[in-house]
Amino acid sequence: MVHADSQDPRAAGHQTETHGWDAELVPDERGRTARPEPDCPVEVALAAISGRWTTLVLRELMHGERTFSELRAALPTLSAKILTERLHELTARGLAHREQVNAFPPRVGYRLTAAGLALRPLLICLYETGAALSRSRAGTPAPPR
Amino acid sequence: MVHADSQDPRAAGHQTETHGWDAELVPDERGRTARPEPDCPVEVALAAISGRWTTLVLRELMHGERTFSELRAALPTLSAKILTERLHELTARGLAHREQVNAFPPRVGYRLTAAGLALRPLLICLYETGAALSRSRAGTPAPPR
DNA sequence: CAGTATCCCTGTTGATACTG
DNA sequence: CAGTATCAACAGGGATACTG
Repeated sequence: MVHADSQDPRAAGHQTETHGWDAELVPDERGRTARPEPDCPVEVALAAISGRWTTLVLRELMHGERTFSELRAALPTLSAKILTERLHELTARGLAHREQVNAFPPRVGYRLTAAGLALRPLLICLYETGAALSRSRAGTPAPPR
Repeated sequence: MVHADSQDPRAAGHQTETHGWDAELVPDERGRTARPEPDCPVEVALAAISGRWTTLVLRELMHGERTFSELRAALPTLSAKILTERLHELTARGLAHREQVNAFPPRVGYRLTAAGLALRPLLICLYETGAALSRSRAGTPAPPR
């Protein structure tokens, strides 16, 4: 899907020496920011997956609806505080939806909304890119700081 | 490109109700982590673009080689300290390369390596995903915290 | 079960000033 | 030009304990 494993920089294709904007990388005005503006699409996407554990919670929810304790079981070392925080963020951003189940014992289910499912290609792209980086330098020099 | 506008979650397609792993989302063992492991491909990719300003510095370098002051001019509100820090991180990770130019005045140029150019599809994916999110909820509820 | 409430600690950022 | 040094301020994360 993604051409990330070419060895020759030039063969990778897209680098230009012009000082103009690259239409594929920066298709419109919102991408030409001189600062990290919250409404830049890149910042919007980063905000959606920001925070430790968020991508893992998203991965779990990509598989279908999950209850609070199913999520805790899948991610045992994630504290209740942070899980709650992440689920609140996701619901506040309209990426997930909370559903009360009136049963005994009472349960709460979380499922992704259509907008949340839109993050799926991004997670796949992150995985592919990370795998390509690991391949291109099997021994990473060092984790900075 | 991204199917984010379907109203029915079921119709959006990929969500399965199985508790097994999704081969497209989690192709191999490294993606089945129960914690944010540094060697999970997703974490590797996130680490590569982590830090405020990093995606903007990458955007500039995607256009070709840039000197320290060209970068400062393109991103005027980015302090020298942080720019230096970002450039060090990128070079330490093998994503960028530093080149001394013996001239007068002496200059230093930075350009992306092949590994750095491999981040291009990710930046594009971030942009597209963010744009799709902005479209699907024109008025984002609220920036959490 | 599904959360809240505190406290503390650490990393990251940014402003400012200085240097080879 | 291309950085480094220092410091102050803050936000995020985790441990622990408690609740409707």
